[in-house]
Amino acid sequence: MPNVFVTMRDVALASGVSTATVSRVLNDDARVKDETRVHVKAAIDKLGYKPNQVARSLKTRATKTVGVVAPELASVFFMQLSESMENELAAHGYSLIVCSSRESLEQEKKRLQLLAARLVDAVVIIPSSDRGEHFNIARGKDIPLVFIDRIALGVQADAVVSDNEGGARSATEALIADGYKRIGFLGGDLRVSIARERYEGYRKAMETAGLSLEPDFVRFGSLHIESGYKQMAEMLAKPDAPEAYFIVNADTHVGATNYLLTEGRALREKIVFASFDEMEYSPLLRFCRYSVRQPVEEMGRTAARIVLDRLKGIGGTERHTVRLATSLIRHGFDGPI
Amino acid sequence: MPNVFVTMRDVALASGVSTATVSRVLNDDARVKDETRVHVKAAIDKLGYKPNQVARSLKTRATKTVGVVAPELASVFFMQLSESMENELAAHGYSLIVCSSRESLEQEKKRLQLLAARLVDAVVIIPSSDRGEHFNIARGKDIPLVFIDRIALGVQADAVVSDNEGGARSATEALIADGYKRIGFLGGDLRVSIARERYEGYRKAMETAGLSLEPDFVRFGSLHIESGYKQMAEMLAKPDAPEAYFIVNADTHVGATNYLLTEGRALREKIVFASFDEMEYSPLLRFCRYSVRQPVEEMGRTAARIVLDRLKGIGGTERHTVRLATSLIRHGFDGPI
DNA sequence: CTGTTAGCGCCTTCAA
DNA sequence: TTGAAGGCGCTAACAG
Repeated sequence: MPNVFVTMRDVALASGVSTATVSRVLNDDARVKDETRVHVKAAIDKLGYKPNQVARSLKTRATKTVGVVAPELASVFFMQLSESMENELAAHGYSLIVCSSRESLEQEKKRLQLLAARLVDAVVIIPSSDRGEHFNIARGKDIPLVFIDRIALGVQADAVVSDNEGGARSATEALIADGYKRIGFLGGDLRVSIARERYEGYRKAMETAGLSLEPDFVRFGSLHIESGYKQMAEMLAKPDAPEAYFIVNADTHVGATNYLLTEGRALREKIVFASFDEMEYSPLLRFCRYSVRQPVEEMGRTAARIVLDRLKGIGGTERHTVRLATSLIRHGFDGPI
Repeated sequence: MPNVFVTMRDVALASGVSTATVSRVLNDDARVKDETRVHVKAAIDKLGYKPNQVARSLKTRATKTVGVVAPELASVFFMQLSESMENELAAHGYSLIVCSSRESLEQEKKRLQLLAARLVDAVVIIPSSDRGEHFNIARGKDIPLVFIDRIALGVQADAVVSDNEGGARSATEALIADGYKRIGFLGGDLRVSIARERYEGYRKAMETAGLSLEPDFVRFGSLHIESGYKQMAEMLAKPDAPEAYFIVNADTHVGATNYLLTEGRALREKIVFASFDEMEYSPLLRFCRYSVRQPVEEMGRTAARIVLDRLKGIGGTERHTVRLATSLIRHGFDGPI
C-alpha cells in the first residue's frame, strides 16, 4: 500500500541521489544514467512511494482532473456518459470531479467557480439551459470546455451532441410509414437545445409528409417523468386524441406510459409511442414501438478525446461540434402485450 | 469571473497588508480588525480573487474532496447515491471524485491508490466483492472509509446498507400470502453481500412458511441484465416451473422480463415477480407485482454525513453499520396488463 | 491585531 | 549526468 507520508526526499536519501534526480526518474527524463534509474526505482518500490499529486499540481499547474457538470447526476444518460468518459480519461491518469447544477443557472455558476478554484484542467458540461456566458470560467486561464448532449450559446466551446433532429425525424417518419396521419408530440422546454432540435425533427417529418400539427396535441414540458404524465393526461382529456405520439425523451416516456397504465386505461388500447432514448427497459414498455438510440458511449468517448487533444494542444483555435448519428430501434414482440 | 492568476500576494499588495492577514480574513480568523477586514474583502472582490485550492491543500493536507468508487458508474442506483451525496457534501465545500472499478479487484486497487495520491479526505465505496484487505489505503494516514450498499470484509469501516434480508423476506412473504407455494429465486453471486443477504431473506421466508426450496428453481447469476435473461430461460426450460419468483435486483428483473416478452411467451401468462429495487419504471414492467424500495436518497445522505462527522473527528474509534429499512411496494393496475 | 518566516512536496532552471 | 536552490500559493507558528 502506498504511504502518503513517504516523500521524494525519503527516496532520494534511500537511494543516495538528490530529489531532482528522483523527479527526473519519475518523469521519465532521458538524461538519467540507467544505473541510477534502477537504484531509484528500487527505492521507490521498497518505500512504496507515490508522488503527491497535490504538490505536483501546485508546481505544474495541471491537476490531471476534469470537471463534469450536469443538471442532474441521477440520470441514466449522464451516468453512461460518465462511465465512458472515466474509461477514457482514467487511462491517461485523469480523474473526474462530478458536480450537479440541479438545473439551476445559479448553481451552475457556483460549481464552475469551484472547479476553477480547484484548477481542473478541463470542463465537460451538460448545460442547464442555452445560456452560456458564464462559462467563460476564468480570465487569464482558458481551459478547454466541451459541451456534451446540449449546447449553450454565448461562449466558444467544442461540443459533442446527437443528431437530435435527424433522430426525431426518422422516428416520426416511421410512425407515418406505419400509416398514422395524426401524431401527437410530447416535448420539452424549447430553450433546451435537445428539446428544440427534436421538435424540429418532428415538425419537419410532419411537414414533409403533408401532415399538419394540431396545437392541442403538441405540448412542451420539462423532460421529466411528471411532465410526461401530465402531458399525456392533458392530451387524452381532449376529445379525439391521436393514437400515435412522438416523445422527446426517456423520462417523459416513462411518465406517459405510467399515465396510460393507471388513469388512462380506457383510452390506451391503440396507443403507440416513438420515443427518444433507448433504455434497457424500453423494449419492455407497453406502448413503445420505436425508440431512438443515442450513441452514448461514443459521445462520452469523443468528449474525452477532445479534452485530451486540447490538453495536448491539438485541435487548433477553432471549435468543433461533433454531431453523432442516432439509430432507430423497432420494438414489438407480438402486438400489444 | 474569478481569475486564477490573482494571488493572495496581489490582494495583500492592493490592500496594504501582509498575506498572513489576507489568509486570516479568508479563514474567518477572529483577530482581525474590522476595518482591515473590510479593506481586504474589498480588494478581494475588486480583483476577483479566489483562493487556490491546490496550494491550500498542500499546506493543510486536506483537499476537500471525497473519492467515490463503484463497480459501475452507469447504474441507476449508484447515480442516485451520487446525487444525494453530492447534495450533502457540496454544501460543505466538498467535491466528489468518482471512479469505476469495473467490477475488478485489480482496478479497485488502482483507483484507491490514485485517490490516495490525490489526498482525498475520505472514500466512499461500493466494493466489487467481499474482499476488503486492500482498503487499508495508506499506511500512516488513515482516512475515513465508508462502505455503501455492500460490505466487504477484512477492514474496519463504517457502512450504510439496506436491510437486504428483511426486504427480501417481506417480498417473499407477500408472494406466499398471495397463495404461492412454489417460489423460484433469481439471484446473484453469493460472494457479494447484497446477493447473500437477499438470498437469506428469501430462504428464511420460505422456511418459516414451511415451504421447500427447489434446487432447479433457485439460481445464482451476476446481478446483470443478461444474467436475469439467462436464469429465467434456464428455469422455464425445466418442466413444471413455478409461477412466482423472487428477483434479486433491478437488472436481473429487466433481463427476466425481457426473456418472457421475447422467448418465453408461451409460458408467461401466469408469471408473477417480486423484485428488489423499485425503479421509476418498475410499475410499468409487466410481471412485477411487488418491488422492494431502498431508501437510496437517505443512504447517500447518511454516508455523506458519516464522512463529514468523521472528518470533524466525531464518532469515536468504533465503526458503525447503519442498516436502513426498505419498503415493499405493491403494483398492479388491473391484473395482468 | 499584524507582519515575518518557514515550509507543505514537487519541478526546473542553472551550474557543475 | 547530477545537484543545489528557488519558488508554485497558501497557512501557521512566532514575534512584535
